[in-house]
Amino acid sequence: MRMAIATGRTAPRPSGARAAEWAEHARATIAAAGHRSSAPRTAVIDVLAGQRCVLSAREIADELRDGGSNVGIATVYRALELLDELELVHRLDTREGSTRYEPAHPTGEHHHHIVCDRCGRVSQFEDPALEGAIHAVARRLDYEVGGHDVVLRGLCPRCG
Amino acid sequence: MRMAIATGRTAPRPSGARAAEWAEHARATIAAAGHRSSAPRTAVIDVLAGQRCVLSAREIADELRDGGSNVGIATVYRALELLDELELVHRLDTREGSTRYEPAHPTGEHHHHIVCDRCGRVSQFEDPALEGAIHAVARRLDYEVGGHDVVLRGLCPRCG
DNA sequence: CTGAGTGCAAACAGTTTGCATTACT
DNA sequence: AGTAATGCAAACTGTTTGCACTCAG
Repeated sequence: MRMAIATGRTAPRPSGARAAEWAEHARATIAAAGHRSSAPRTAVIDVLAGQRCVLSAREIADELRDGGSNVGIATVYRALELLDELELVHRLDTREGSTRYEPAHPTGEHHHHIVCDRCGRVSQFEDPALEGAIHAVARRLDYEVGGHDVVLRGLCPRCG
Repeated sequence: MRMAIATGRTAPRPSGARAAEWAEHARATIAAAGHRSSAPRTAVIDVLAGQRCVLSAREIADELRDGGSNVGIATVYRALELLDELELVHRLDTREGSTRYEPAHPTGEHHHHIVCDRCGRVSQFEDPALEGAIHAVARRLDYEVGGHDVVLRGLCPRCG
């Protein structure tokens, strides 16, 4: 591991409304799938809802511990696994060693990431034309495409 | 870890000419950067050159061992690190736990990957329109964009 | 009351690192 | 000859798993 990476901790929090909406949706989906709504599970959802950008399992666990909850890291992983199965989160495999997660909005609306090669800072962007191009490609492949990840790499304004 | 994943072992080998060309380029670049041209290093390059698609460090080490060379896994990692620094390989962070590598052609010509969610099979595709869209996005971001990865996920023809 | 879910600690897999030895240049 | 590079093994990191205990339904 080389250096600390920005986590969204520095990014502005999402609007309370959107956060609550996703959290609610997540809880409902989990219940609908026949799973229990435990305190740790709920806590993980709330942390994810409260952050704008990608978080690692460790960061989630740390934040919970700071908040007084005593949630084991294994439980965080299990919660994230469930959220992923139900397509409630997006996973981002970073080059920094750990997988990062962020809320997946039911509308399908999403963004992509750009990572600074020097300081590891992660920013996000949206681009309809890019989405269009991806869907066009997806149509001509013989796979049944279910999702896509785009990661740009380069130097952030501060490091460039 | 869940299941074996296809590696390019099943894909046709690249044309000998292209493979040799990249291997030669890689060796030359390494020498030009002031590094020595050791047997293990050369062997790793040759294995990469001989495979069409992404390989993990372990797969490279195994192939070397099969071929009689006794190259330590650490050396493979160090060789890959060097190749990555010199932009001679592309790294692909997969969801299956290990990082995979493939030759990066000096022309800048490259492809992207689509991974089967069920069986892990990796295929590749190229798409000029997608490249165009990515470059357009890159231009409007305040990062100095140096590279990009696109990974599609879905079900392959056999699993779909 | 009963099993899904938890927490802990141990197990794992991939990757990195320290160090004595080897072998390019 | 001098030092970059290797090989081995031990250390590390992120993630998963076994198991006894807890608590939501």
